[in-house]
Amino acid sequence: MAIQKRYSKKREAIYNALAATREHPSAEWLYQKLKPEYPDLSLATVYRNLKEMVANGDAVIVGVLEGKERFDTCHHPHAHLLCRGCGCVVDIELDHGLEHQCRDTESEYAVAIDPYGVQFTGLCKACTAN
Amino acid sequence: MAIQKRYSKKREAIYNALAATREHPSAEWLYQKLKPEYPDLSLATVYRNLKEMVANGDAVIVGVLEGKERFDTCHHPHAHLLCRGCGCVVDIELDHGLEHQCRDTESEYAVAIDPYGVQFTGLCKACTAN
DNA sequence: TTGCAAACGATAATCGTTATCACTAAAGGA
DNA sequence: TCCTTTAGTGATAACGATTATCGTTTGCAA
Repeated sequence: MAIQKRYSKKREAIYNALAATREHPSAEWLYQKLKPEYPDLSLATVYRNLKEMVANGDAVIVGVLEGKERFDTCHHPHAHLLCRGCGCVVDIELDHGLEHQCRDTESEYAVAIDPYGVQFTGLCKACTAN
Repeated sequence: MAIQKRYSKKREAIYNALAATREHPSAEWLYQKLKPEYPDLSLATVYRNLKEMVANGDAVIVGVLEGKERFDTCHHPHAHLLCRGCGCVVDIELDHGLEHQCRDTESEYAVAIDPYGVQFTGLCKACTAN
């Protein structure tokens, strides 16, 4: 996490909770998760710190699902599949094929694709089976 | 456009306006666009019909930019680049490379990717140059 | 033409996110 | 250790995109 002007226990807890889960959670999810340990935590603090982390490059918004922004830490670049069936988010590795495809698209269209800027919408494994 | 229970001049106008532009517009954009010709048009009607078109498979939400859903008609499947610089949306063709990559990802992760479900976030040509 | 229900306009309600503001507390210096 | 400064916080109001409500209008079939 980028250096802040001052240390904050709650900011650290929010970041750690985000880093520890594979949920790609919403702000509300993190708030509910942290509430037991930090009873005086405010939802505003969660939103505030997530926004700051995104601005600092410590976190990204991986997409919007059911009207809610979903977050992830910036540990290593990868893509995401947003499941419109159950609302889950699946990590997709940027292997050689996908990485190469992004470079191709970038040069063909003269655009820049963000490290966490590849997103698929569809159905996850469980929802595809049903 | 899928068959509706009844004909509606405004529904047709909304669909045609969406089909005619490359803006990948928001509901508000379409409303402003159509207002001169349909002074009694309501924003609710635009939202209502767009929602219905998406449900019918006549339109898709290509992404959310600056908090606003952006729409496109389902003429032929392609991907999109959402520019976080200027808020524009660029069509990306599903050529052999990208199409093949999607099939690979689908089989590797046992997921399904929607025909209009490939989305990149980054910078458009103009914003990359700056 | 008449009757029914789809579609509409106006607007209130909803809900995720952001802004405000008074209070708390981290960090550096006296 | 004790101030002083101001970043960070909690509570909540405000905001804005979208949806729901409801009374009216209108397409369409009898």
